[in-house]
Amino acid sequence: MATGRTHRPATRSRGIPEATVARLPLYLRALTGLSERSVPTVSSEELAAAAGVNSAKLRKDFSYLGSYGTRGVGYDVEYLVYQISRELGLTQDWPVVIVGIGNLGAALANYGGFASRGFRVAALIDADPAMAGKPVAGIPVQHSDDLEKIISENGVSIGVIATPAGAAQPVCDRLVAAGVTSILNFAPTVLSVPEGVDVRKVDLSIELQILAFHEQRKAGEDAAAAEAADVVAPVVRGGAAVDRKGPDGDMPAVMPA
Amino acid sequence: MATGRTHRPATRSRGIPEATVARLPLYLRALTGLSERSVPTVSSEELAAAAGVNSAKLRKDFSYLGSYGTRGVGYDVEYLVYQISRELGLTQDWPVVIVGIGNLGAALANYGGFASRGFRVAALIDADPAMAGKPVAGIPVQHSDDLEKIISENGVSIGVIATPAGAAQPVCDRLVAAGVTSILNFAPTVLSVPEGVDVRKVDLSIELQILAFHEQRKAGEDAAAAEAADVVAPVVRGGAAVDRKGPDGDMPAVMPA
DNA sequence: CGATGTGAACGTATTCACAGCG
DNA sequence: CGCTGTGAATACGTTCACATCG
Repeated sequence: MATGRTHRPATRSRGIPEATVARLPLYLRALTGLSERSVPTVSSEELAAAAGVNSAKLRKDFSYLGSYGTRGVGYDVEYLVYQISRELGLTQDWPVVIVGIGNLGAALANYGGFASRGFRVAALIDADPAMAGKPVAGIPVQHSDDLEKIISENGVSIGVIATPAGAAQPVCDRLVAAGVTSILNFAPTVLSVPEGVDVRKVDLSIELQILAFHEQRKAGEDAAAAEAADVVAPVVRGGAAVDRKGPDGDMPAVMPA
Repeated sequence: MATGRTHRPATRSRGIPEATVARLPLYLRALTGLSERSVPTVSSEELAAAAGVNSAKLRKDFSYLGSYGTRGVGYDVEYLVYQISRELGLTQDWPVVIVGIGNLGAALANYGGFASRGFRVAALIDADPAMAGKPVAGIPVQHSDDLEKIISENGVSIGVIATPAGAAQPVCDRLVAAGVTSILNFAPTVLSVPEGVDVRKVDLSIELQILAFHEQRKAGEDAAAAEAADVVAPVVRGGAAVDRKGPDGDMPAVMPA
């Protein structure tokens, strides 16, 4: 960023922090729930609880968008829904293509929340000729030969990749070449894309592994039965605690995977 | 991150930063690829490229695990695979249950990467009696009446929720009561769980909304055709820039969602 | 009065740059 | 000499606490 010492908070800078952006959909969902129940206003405290964050964070997040609350009262639900929707770009409809209509792709196509909020499944694409023409979630699957044509004719800028890992990068390259600039990747691969293209990944096994890490740690700490004490915890797992390299756990010749 | 209302201090676990833990699976995947190709050693530079991070970050991450490299040479692939696997708790097999065998649940059950690395689908559970007994991915679906029994008999501590949003919290409560302490939630809801239970969420529509935000921004900046200059960018979208509340964009009576 | 909005303090994560070692 | 490992510097994110204003 500009190393600017913007003296005045006058014109609020562009640049909503990424962490805030990632929470806006959460707030929006909570607000939509309130809206459906015809709740007119919420306090930061209530809304924060509904979204699973703390209220200071929520207020700070909203402060980046502007002053949309009323002191002593709270936030107008409908107004906030609109402002956040607008900020997220959901006042327009984004056509999306899903590439790779296997189990997962089909599940995504059938996912309801898709069509509801600002997104529309413009096309389903698969490399298997046998799939072509078959309807999934009411939408006929098209063959990947026509990928470029489909992208450009529908003005698609967001693509979802649900192919096997091996196909993901080639598919990604074709999507990008055809004009897609945002990609949601469900394939377990690192995609490389040119500057200016956004990639987000959703990876089941990574999430599980992170859970396993904490799970393992819990099991280790259960032995100590320590609560509230965070200073001790000698970490008994295996042999020595995190030490220098060396023969603590001898390395088996055969890996589990 | 634990999404529950229990604000976990995180300072509790002396040791590896959360951000580092989240990247270990990435490194592990890259290393496994190298291992399969019988590559004996990698430099931080090469491995970082394969994992899609920069090398300084990777070295820092590894430094939390210990000194597993050789200066002037790099890292021994097999050795690192083992160390990371061990750190993530993948040297043991974690039995996992999937609750909610709809489109998504079935896709998850069929997901290969599941069984391969440290995880085993111990059971599939669904509330629909018609599903009971039907095999999905070779595993017979069991009725949710038996949830508690299934959890305890299989020693399950990790649960995957792939139910509709409305069912997620009740299912979560039952899982937790039965002994599950880590939950991967695919339902679009905030789950609240007691202290000590980890929840991670995977949410398609949130990811799409984040992409839409950036996509919208790109479209706005294309007009200015600005490159490298982040100082100017007056932001033309809508009417006035983020200002005080007021009638800038008038709020429509009907929301798109 | 009560809840927002926000500077300031604190904590975490990333990057830099180079000492240290094989 | 090259690459790892790491303190120091920087950037980013969260929390605190209270002035501010409807």
